[in-house]
Amino acid sequence: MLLSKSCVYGIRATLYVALQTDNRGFVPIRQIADDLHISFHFLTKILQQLTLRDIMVSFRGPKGGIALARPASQITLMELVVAIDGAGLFEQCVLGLPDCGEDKPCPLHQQWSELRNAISATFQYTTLEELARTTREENLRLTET
Amino acid sequence: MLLSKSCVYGIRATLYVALQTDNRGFVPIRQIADDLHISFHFLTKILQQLTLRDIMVSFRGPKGGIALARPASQITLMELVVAIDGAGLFEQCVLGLPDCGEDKPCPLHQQWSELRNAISATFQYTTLEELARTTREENLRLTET
DNA sequence: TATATTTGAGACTAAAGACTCTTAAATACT
DNA sequence: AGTATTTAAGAGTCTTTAGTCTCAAATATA
Repeated sequence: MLLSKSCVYGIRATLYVALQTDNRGFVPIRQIADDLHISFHFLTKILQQLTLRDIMVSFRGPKGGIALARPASQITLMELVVAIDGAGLFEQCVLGLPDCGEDKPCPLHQQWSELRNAISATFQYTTLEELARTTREENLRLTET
Repeated sequence: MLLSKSCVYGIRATLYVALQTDNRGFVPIRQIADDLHISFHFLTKILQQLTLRDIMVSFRGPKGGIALARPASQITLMELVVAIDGAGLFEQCVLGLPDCGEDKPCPLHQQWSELRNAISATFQYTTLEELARTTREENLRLTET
């Protein structure tokens, strides 16, 4: 699969937070987990990776939860993916060969590097704000059903 | 990762076979495994999946081995990937949501479906023959070193 | 201060992916 | 016929990913 499950959960949860209109406060992880049908403890761990990377901030205790560390317009999809899955998708050789590049390419390098650039560009260009906006405007789903 | 290790091994091994100039005979899996530094038994299993799908043919006994079931020009990268990893990469929602499509899209559908189409097109368009040709012409590698 | 609520940290379990090993079946060669 | 060679099949192991559970730390509120 392109993205790990952790990464998908992280993206969905972050988008969920970005969608909260009453952005005064922190969203409890329990609420996110319940609404998105994700294991609470598992999601907690994933979101910790995002707070460690200063993509989100957390707050303990009653009225606690997590929130975006920055405006949604300044958080890119790529940042989320890199924080959870690492930069492999955007950098690595599709055949996993080390030092694959222009000077030492693998047989698939030409084809894959173009696709990889396209993926990188889209993930870098797409912000949480844009995702939240279309999700709200078109009333899109974040869950299975 | 985009492709599983099995899939990468399968692609490299198939390309190795396509590169054999003396195409009269079957290439022993042992030879492929040794040359490409892949576990012999593991590779055997992977190649079995390709013979099951009529992408390759096998032959037991001395002088045995495997060979392409068709001309390299008629074997696409997509076929190899689908045979080993399934069609998920070319069909599935990037967030793993069921029934994600034009009428029931996920928040990332627009972005991902374009990329997915580009990936599909490239993998469908790229044949073993083309890979073998550039590999031969530019003397490209199939191993780590 | 006591209590309920919420994240943090770490150990633990389950499932999937990535190998490993052994034995059987087919085939060529002497 | 007998033997060596090679793929087929399947059980078994190791590693990574995914998910669960328990307890500690922080914080709001009564």
